[in-house]
Amino acid sequence: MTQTDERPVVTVDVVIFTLRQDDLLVLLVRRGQPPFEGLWALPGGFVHADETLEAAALRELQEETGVRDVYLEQLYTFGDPGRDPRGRMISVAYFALVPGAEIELHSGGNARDARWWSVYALPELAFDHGRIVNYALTRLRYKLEYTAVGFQLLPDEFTLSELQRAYEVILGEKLDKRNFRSKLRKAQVVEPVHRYRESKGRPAQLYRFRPDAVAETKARRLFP
Amino acid sequence: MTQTDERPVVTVDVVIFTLRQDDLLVLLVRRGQPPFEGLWALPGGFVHADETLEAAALRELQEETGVRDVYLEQLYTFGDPGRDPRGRMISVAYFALVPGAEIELHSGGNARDARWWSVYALPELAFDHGRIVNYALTRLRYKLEYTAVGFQLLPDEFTLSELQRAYEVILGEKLDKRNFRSKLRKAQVVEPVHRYRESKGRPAQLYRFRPDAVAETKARRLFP
DNA sequence: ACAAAAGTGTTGAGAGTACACCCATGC
DNA sequence: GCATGGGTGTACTCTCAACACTTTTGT
Repeated sequence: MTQTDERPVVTVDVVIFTLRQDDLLVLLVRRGQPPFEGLWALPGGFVHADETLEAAALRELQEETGVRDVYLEQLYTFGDPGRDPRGRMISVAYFALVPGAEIELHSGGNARDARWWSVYALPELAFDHGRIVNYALTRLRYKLEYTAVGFQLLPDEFTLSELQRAYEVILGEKLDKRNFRSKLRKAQVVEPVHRYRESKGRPAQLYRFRPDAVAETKARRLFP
Repeated sequence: MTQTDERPVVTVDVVIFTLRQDDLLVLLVRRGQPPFEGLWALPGGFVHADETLEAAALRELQEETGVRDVYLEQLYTFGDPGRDPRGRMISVAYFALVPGAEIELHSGGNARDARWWSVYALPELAFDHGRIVNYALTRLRYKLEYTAVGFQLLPDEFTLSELQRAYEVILGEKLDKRNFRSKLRKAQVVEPVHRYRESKGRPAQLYRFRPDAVAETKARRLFP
């Protein structure tokens, strides 16, 4: 009940993932002021007095991308002293998955740049944001293994090849087409919609995610 | 860069688990002041200006139990406005696992009560601490399934029956002895130490955790 | 001898993994 | 007719889950 004056500043930072052209992208904004002026950083800002942490993260997300109704999950809270040279800053990090459709970026009130970067070719990041992005990527890959969270990165309708490519891009490895499809069938997480996507070659059946599908797989237990 | 005056207060709260007599226990302290005077709450307190969040959690843990070198993991950050009637409070929750040995509790400077409670028979808790304990229990059960974290709750040497009972208490279900042991053998996470525990019936071989053992099992992927 | 807890294997079912060819369309 | 991507099944291995009796000690 002491130290009324040593209150740290609390912010939210959001790692926003999307897919585009067989690549996994993260949204970064270029800082217009010191410290780290000119470097790229995660979108984020202060938590308002009357909003929940999640609401603050959603607000940041919407200010940058305009999207609503996206997958958003609290990631971790970073609060080492010295992570911001201006003073004690505690950042509650979230990660968000937005569908791969073309999102037009809102450049924000203070006219800063915002653009997508491949997670596999990031620039130098301000603060400890590089560490935050790495942690978010680890968590995304991990969740992908036992939940159906990957669908959050795809549009409402998609082909099985698109879905498989999404998984391959995120996991960074090749998957077998027949095994992928047979597992999908068994899990009953997608259903065909009676339309086709035409491109080169044979047209592909379009599918959608079944919202009533069980979204979690049990982990294999270390002990029975 | 505005609202210098609206800074929330940041605290850490620690859910400290231990095992005793075939029960899973949580450490709670009785509040001596309003709000929620007389109710039980998680041990916790302010984050000092120069310490990391984890250091603050370790400090609280040590003040209450005297233990060091325990398993500690950040759980989640709770920050809804209104979770504390005194004002905006943001709590970074941690959970800790301490071995089941007899820990003598330090009653703390302000002479408040501290005692262990069964997670299966908790009293009414102050603030949103009931929710935090539930979340910690979910996480503990979950981690138990794919890591070797359960050993953190046992003394250095233990019998296989004790280990199995620990798992049963935490998971809230019976396990098959032969399957449990054969999976342990395959995972190579324990090794016998050449001593026995004598009690009623046949003496039991004592084991210890192998520190070089791989502590994680892969989750079964939803997709191949 | 008996009570109490420790210790020990096998079998059937389901899931994971590796692997190669035909199909429908546009040009 | 050929290039392009879409679509399909089988065999082997490994893990999971169910299940009951013998061993060692103290009294």
